Amino acid sequence: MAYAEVFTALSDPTRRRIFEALRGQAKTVGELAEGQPVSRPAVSQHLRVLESALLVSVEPQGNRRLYSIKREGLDDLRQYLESFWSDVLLAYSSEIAQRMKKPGKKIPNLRRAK
Amino acid sequence: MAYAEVFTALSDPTRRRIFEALRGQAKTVGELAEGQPVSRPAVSQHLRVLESALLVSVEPQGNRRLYSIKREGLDDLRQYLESFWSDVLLAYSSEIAQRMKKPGKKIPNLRRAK
DNA sequence: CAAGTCGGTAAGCCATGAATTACAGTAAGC
DNA sequence: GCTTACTGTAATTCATGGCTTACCGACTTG
Repeated sequence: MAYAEVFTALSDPTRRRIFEALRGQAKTVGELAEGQPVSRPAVSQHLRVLESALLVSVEPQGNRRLYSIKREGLDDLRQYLESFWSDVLLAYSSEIAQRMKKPGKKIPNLRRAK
Repeated sequence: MAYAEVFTALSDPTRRRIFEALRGQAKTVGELAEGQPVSRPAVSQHLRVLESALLVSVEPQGNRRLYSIKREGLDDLRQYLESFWSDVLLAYSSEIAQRMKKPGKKIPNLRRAK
């Protein structure tokens, strides 16, 4: 269920930029805000979201706070993707098998509910 | 850049449910709407977003339209994740090396801007 | 061909959330 | 100790987007 928060967190462009700015190295809030077109408080709020999605972690260093990538959130997403992927492949191959049996099938109306 | 649209598409809970409903088999719009707490037009709108993110594809069959998972969108996301992942691991190991050199570093003020 | 099925589009409403400004608190510098 | 640097929180504004109802076109069925 954790991957849901990851999708939410990375759906925002600004948040993605902040996240990618941490890709190579840890940074402070000020450093992050400098590279962004939004105000520093905005960056702070985005960092809160990223943190709760387990995508970043903080380490207070004196006056400032050093943010860095946390692998946990991304890993949750990776796992989700893997399982989904294998399911899709499975469904795909079984559908192929189906089509082998009945090639030209007509489609009657659904007439649902009863 | 395609992964951005994937994040946007899968950030909505309803859209995730629709997407996962297709995980095992292809379905028509009516079938999809039946399993959802929202109206059928809402499902239609979500399908449009999923389609433009290359996550699903349509195949008209007579009266109705059969939606199924498209592997392209997910694959873009997978690739993005892989590259990000390796970058993070790299940065992590190089940071370790740094800390070996200067263990207890003090932090002076930034005094940014020129 | 008339009635019913299926699904996309338009218009409008409303909640969510991204941004800004203002404020407060803590650590560092002199 | 007083000022400056650094960052989080609160309050507010405003745009985005998700949902509904209404409508319309296309195909199917009898």
